[in-house]
Amino acid sequence: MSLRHGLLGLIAEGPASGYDLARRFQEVLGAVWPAQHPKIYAELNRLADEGYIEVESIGARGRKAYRITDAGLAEVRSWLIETDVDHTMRLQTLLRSVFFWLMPPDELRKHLAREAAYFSKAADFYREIAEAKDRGDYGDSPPTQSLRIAAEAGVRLHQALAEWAIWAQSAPLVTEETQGDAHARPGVGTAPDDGTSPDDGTSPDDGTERT
Amino acid sequence: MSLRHGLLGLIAEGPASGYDLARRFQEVLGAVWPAQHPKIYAELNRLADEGYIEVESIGARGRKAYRITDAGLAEVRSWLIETDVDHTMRLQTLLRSVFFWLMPPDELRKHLAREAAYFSKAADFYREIAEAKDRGDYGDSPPTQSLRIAAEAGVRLHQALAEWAIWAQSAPLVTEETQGDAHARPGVGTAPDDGTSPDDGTSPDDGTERT
DNA sequence: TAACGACATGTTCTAAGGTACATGTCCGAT
DNA sequence: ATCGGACATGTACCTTAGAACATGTCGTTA
Repeated sequence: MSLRHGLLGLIAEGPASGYDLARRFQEVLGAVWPAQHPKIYAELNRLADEGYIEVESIGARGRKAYRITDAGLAEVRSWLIETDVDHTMRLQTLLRSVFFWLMPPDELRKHLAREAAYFSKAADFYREIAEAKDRGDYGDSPPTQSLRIAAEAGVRLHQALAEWAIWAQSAPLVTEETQGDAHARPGVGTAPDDGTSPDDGTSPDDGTERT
Repeated sequence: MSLRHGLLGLIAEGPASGYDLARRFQEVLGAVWPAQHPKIYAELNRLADEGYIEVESIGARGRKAYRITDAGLAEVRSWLIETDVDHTMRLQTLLRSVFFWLMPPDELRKHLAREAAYFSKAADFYREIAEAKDRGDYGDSPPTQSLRIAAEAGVRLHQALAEWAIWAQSAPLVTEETQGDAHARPGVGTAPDDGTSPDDGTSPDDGTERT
């Protein structure tokens, strides 16, 4: 559960209300860690109960601005420094790619073209943010510098996926003209498992896994 | 919910039991879509109730092998072809990078070094799988060809992240010698939100989102 | 002044994910 | 012969995620 630490991290930048945080969470973490406002309000109350944040002020319309406490700051820091990184990549794009063989080649071609377009556009988007930050449009406070680094990851990841989607378009699975119909009624009566593990997530395990 | 479709996709390769699927899910989808056996057995029963799969045989030790039905095949295909891709990237690595400014430079340096090592190793791992498949070690059935494409994504993504982690090590946030202490007690009394959205996930929205 | 949209905070319900617990079988090695 | 480990399937419970519902305020503009 990283919503908790995501919130603490954002509040560490300065006092904020649940409403602020919901907006900002969506803005800066939406692509990487979705959270909707009911969860945020609930978590804020829990964090306040535990003393990691405290109400700084109550404004108009019942606005409650929270401030991080020393305990809260220690908590995010310990999460960042002490706990292991969970390297699981929850990417539906990749999940789907495992089943590309179930798609007719022409559908697959269209799919990959759409994916390539999406990822290129996203890469451009992050590139612009990165450039804006390099120009100093957002100042150069530590949080901005962090965001610059995060944006760079956004650029590189989306760029990689865009290039992958383009590369994949020349794979046999895509090139084949709706062949004899190898994929019309697959796997019936046939044993699966082609021997060893194919794609994998367990093996590059260096002990640094899961929070 | 893609567990359902992940299972259907795997069963489409040929009959399999819950135990087989749990193992295989971990092997081929573990890094991209974690699922543990209780969820798998539950989902299999649901899928059987709905007629997407059926028991093919009951073997030793109560082993139930499932086979995909035509309805099941139609269901995976419609998921693959009809439904929008959810492009959310749940990457804890990225989430953490937004809060790098909260880490002391030397810890951050160590962290990035570990991350770089992990991602390089993972990239190598996928590279080996890709090469094995190119050599034909697993034959060239359509499912194997899909896995080849998935492995390519694994290589490119992990490679990109490895390079990113190395790049990040030369960022000011990391280079700075534990400076005056700008990050000792951050964001107190200061307004957050530096203006516009920084890193973002909403904007490259082309309508192709969320399943 | 009335209406609308952005601000603001919640509850409730359902589904999905994850851990722990529980049970039993078959096979090979000691 | 018995013991351990891989095979095999589940239940129970708790936490997290997500969608829908519910309510009210403040400021601007028509």
